[in-house]
Amino acid sequence: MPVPQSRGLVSRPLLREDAYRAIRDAIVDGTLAPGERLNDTDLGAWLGISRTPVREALGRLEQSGLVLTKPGRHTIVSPLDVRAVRDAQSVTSAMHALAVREAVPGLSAAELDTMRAANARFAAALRRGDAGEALAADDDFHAVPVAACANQAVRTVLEQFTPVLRRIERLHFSSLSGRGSVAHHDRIIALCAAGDAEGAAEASRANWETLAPLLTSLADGEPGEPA
Amino acid sequence: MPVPQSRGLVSRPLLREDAYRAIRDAIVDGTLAPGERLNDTDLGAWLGISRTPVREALGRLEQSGLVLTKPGRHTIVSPLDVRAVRDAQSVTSAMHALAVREAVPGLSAAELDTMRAANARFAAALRRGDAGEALAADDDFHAVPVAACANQAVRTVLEQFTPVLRRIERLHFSSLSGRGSVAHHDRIIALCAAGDAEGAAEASRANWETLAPLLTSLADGEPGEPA
DNA sequence: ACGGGACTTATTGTTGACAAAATGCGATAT
DNA sequence: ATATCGCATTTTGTCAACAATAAGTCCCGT
Repeated sequence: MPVPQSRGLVSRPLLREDAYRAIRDAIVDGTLAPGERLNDTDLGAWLGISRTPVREALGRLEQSGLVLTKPGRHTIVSPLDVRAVRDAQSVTSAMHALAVREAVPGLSAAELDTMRAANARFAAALRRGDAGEALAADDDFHAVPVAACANQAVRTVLEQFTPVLRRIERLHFSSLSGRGSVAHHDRIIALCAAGDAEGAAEASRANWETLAPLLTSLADGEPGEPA
Repeated sequence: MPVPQSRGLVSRPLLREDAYRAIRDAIVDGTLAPGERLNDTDLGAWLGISRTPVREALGRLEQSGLVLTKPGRHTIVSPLDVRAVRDAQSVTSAMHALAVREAVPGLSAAELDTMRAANARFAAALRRGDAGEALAADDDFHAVPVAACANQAVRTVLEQFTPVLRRIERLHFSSLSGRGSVAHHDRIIALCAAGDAEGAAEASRANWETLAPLLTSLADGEPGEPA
């Protein structure tokens, strides 16, 4: 009898992990608005768990900069802060560049094909105007070098700061305007295939830097707290 | 009457913060050896606190890669792993490069002088063969751009992964062999003073990459667990 | 002697309760 | 009416107990 060995790959269901994902996603998609107060007890009640795993999740989110805690006073969703987003964007760009640089030497043909396929889906989604699918395809594209470089530290840092960028994208741009031109992705693929690690890394960094103009528009349009 | 406003700058003494620092330092200086088992209760007894703040500290240390937890089974100090150290080193180099690149445009004369002074102390310590003081001066040197760039994400990431490198340095090299030539520091200062952000960033990255040879020697000499 | 299985033990994950502190409100005195 | 003092409430930080699970051990049967 095939006993369901569901614990083979994923170790064990941890409430704190579920809490982290749930709260993070709620912040990213705006369910929990910037500046909104976060109450341990309320969050626990919402998720049907106790305060402890909630607090551990909030701790991780604070390291990401998505949550701000004044000890003994209150916990809030971080207000939209241009500086913080720009910081996260710098770090994220650097990590993607690093991932590409380290991945190129060992990049297989299959992985290159995965990138090409993702970019094709990306292009198709853009033509259709399907923002959600485009974002997903873009994610898949950039996930290839990150997975291929097998650098755990890079993965950790990206896991930490990517949600900060996602929140901005989703709150301020239902369509991804300047970000991620298909041609740019093609160039990254070509440089990877050619084995030019430095060139590919720089191209990837430049690709992620295209978020920058969005930030300036954010800075003009919404100066953090409309005091 | 001058009421002691000791809480003006530092918010409030958090046990989890003390626990984090204590356990982190114990791992870095070898008091807690690689592979050693970490028991919540024991650590709490050692620090005179309960398990809760200890567990929060261990959570942060796990994100750094200094601690490894198998959920429901045990928690150990991460064994010496060349790959993990190399990963942390890549990320750290990239972060220092980023810090320098972003700091250069706004770098004041006073800050440049601080770097020069730190490098002078560094050189003097090296001549005396004072490894501890040299390491401290090296830290002070590199801390200037990190503080100047005011990038919170960079700070967070460095705070996370620098201890991984420190542990290797302290466990395997009482003297800092190849790392940190005074001349290299001088070159970084010169490029910063000249306003060459890109050049300074690359020089800083190269400086931190000098850790690489130490890792290969580690790979040869001690293959993780001497089974 | 060897293998298998149940039991004990030890450790982690989670829960609910306790403690301390800061905020907000209201009463009071001026 | 306003400012100040005091109290109640709320929220976070910490603690101690409970639950669940995995490892180690001992006993028993073959």
